[in-house]
Amino acid sequence: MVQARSIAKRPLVADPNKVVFIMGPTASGKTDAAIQLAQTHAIEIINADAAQVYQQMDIGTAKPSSEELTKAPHKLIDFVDPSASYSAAAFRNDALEEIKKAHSHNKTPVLVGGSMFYFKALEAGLSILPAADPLIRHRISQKAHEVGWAALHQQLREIDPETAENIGSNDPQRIQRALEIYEITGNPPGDSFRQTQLNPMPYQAVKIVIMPCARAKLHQRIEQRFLLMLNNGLIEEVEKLRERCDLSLQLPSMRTVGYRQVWLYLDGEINYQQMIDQALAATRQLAKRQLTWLRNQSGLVWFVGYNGIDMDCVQKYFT
RNA sequence: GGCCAGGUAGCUCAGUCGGUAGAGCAGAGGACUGAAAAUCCUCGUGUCGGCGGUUCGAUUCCGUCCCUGGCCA
Repeated sequence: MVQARSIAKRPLVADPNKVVFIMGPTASGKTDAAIQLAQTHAIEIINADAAQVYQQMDIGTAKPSSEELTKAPHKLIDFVDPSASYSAAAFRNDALEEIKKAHSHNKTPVLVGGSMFYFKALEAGLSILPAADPLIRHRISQKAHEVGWAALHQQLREIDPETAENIGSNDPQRIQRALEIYEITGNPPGDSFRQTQLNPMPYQAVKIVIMPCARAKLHQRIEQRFLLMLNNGLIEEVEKLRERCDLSLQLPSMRTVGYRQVWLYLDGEINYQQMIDQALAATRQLAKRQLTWLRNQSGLVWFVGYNGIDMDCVQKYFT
């Protein structure tokens, strides 16, 4: 046992111009790694996971336990009602604020999570675009219901051929978003992309990626973890959410991996075994998409291992 | 033991009036500008259960054997 480190916590990276990203696919052990780091270093953990922002969704999002949160407090966790929807842009703003606060307290901000789009929005920035408008989205969805998304894609093609070219004719979310921007600004969405500069964060990112050596190992961890979630009362958690009566599968919160499948099970759409199989498949697919993002990252450090992150290796890297 | 229905891709199945086969799911790769744990795109050679027979040619027809269901003894 090494005792020296616990005498005085020091910043993970002693540099106010830097932030640390701990990234990795779901179930790779990011949370454990962050909590472990917090024991020996003066860091501020900031959640970068799109599902863990929601309240009343603890088991299925694999939030740290309340004991762990006491030991290692997290920012931007457990603060959005599941009936609301959060966004990458909101995350960017919130995270920038938390980063500033952490630096002012002489702590190193450590962003931990698996939402790669959130990391990208924070690091590279977003164009200046109008926020989502539920009314407009509703109207566009209605229209799509009548004429089909392909017709709306064609409409977009007439407004903004370039943007339409980059969106599949069968991609409802992006077609809707593009038309939404057009309705609000009155201009082709492409104009906004071209006319506004991206606003990257004013810090250098030190990236740590956690990934088990073999994909099969990750799949194994995913299965173990989901079965544990069921044991820990995931079904009951979803039942409570359903009792509120103001939630539905249309909401981003209820479409998250695990919750969606349990919801379908409680609806009687699928049986128990199907629920498990589908939840596991959805989780594996999520991990695969996360890995696609991670492969495209540059200048980062991989810490692979059968037991998740190799803490000695991390500590060595930063000292 | 008898009768019936099946045995085709990792799984569930479709199909070939005889010219060696294709969907869904799973899986893999990719995209990603306010839903991102979301949304979308691309990728399908497998002794068509085994062995014989008929045929120029059999996964397809015939025989036989094996296996799995169901019914009857």
